[in-house]
Amino acid sequence: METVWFHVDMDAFYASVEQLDNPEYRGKPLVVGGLGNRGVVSACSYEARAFGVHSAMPMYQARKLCPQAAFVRGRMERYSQISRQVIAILHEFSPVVQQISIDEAFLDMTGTQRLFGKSREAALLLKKRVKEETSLNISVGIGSSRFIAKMASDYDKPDGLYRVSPGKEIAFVDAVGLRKLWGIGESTLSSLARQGIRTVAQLRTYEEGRLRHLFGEAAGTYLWKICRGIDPGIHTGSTKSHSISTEMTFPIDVTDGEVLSQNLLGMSHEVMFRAIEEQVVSSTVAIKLRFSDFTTISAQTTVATPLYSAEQVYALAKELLHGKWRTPQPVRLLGVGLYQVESSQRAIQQELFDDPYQRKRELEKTVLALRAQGKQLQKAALMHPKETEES
DNA sequence: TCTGGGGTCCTAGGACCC
DNA sequence: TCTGGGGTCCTAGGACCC
Repeated sequence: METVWFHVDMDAFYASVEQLDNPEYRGKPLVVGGLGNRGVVSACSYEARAFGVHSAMPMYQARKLCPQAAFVRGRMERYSQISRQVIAILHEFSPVVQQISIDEAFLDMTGTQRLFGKSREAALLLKKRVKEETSLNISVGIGSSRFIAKMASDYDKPDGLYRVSPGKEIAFVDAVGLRKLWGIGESTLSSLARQGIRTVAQLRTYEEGRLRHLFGEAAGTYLWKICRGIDPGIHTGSTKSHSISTEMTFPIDVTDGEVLSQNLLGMSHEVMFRAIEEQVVSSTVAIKLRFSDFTTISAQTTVATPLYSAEQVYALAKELLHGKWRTPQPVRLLGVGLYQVESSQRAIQQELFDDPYQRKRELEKTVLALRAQGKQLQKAALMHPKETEES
């Protein structure tokens, strides 16, 4: 049976939702992103793109290119809500729906012909359903693999529908071009250019062994496959998250250790709350620092038993910070994360129940429950970090 | 006026073990 | 006193994606 994958991508998602909810933005340049002086563009309307604005662009640059645009802060909860609505529609079309981000999903449409007709007809039906229900446009790519479908959805944006016929994969990747192949970024592009490789066809003249020698085992094989339209295995791994992290770029670089500690404490609570919510534990804590010259460093430590309390996370994070930072080095970004997280059900069973930190975790769970009811106990705790440390 | 935040995967080098 | 060669684990950093 012919394998058929759909890739569904919502067009200019955040900006489209804002235009939907706010009629005054419709048909006009709109930029969604961080509004501070250090923000970047998360999404922008097609009207703004006409001015050269694109996502990940620094906000000051977007303002310069398109001063007449409306600039708004993202409303993630609203976007998640619409995202769930769309994903629910996708489930009407296939039992295998693989969501890969807030605005993208793969559908295995293999063998659905009797239900929805040919793949193109099924895609039209899907686009119509989403439009009726949410008033939003999606682009659908159809191909024999996830890799091909993914690039096909991008090929005909916005409101696109593009199908790559089986057997036409090589011609398609040639048409897409090196720059837009999934997994090729700025850095790989210039490495390839240094070898004189500027087109997909040129890349295809290199043997796999040569590519592995030049770019490393994994990257070499990856390049060898994608220039032939062969799926390198994108999004085939487990969809479970392996880490929980948070980070913050300060509006102005921080040189005060007290301020860093305060933020570290808040972030330690945040990641631990999320771990509790997601019912996972971790024994590995990492911090991330970015200095004013944008150099970015990280440090991590793994302890023998899983971490059950935000205080433990904070204590470890603080030690890591002191190993990497000295007053008054200006810090631009600070981050904290838990890594190699695993299901807490299993981990707790392996642990001693008289661990003193278990009690703290129970307490934090209670705080979490209260916070869910709108009681901001966490804030009070953060205002008295010394007490928290000694308790 | 610079360059977000949340993730994943890969690699290189050192420690350690046999 | 003249130093092999795996394998694995850990850490730090880099590339990439949305």
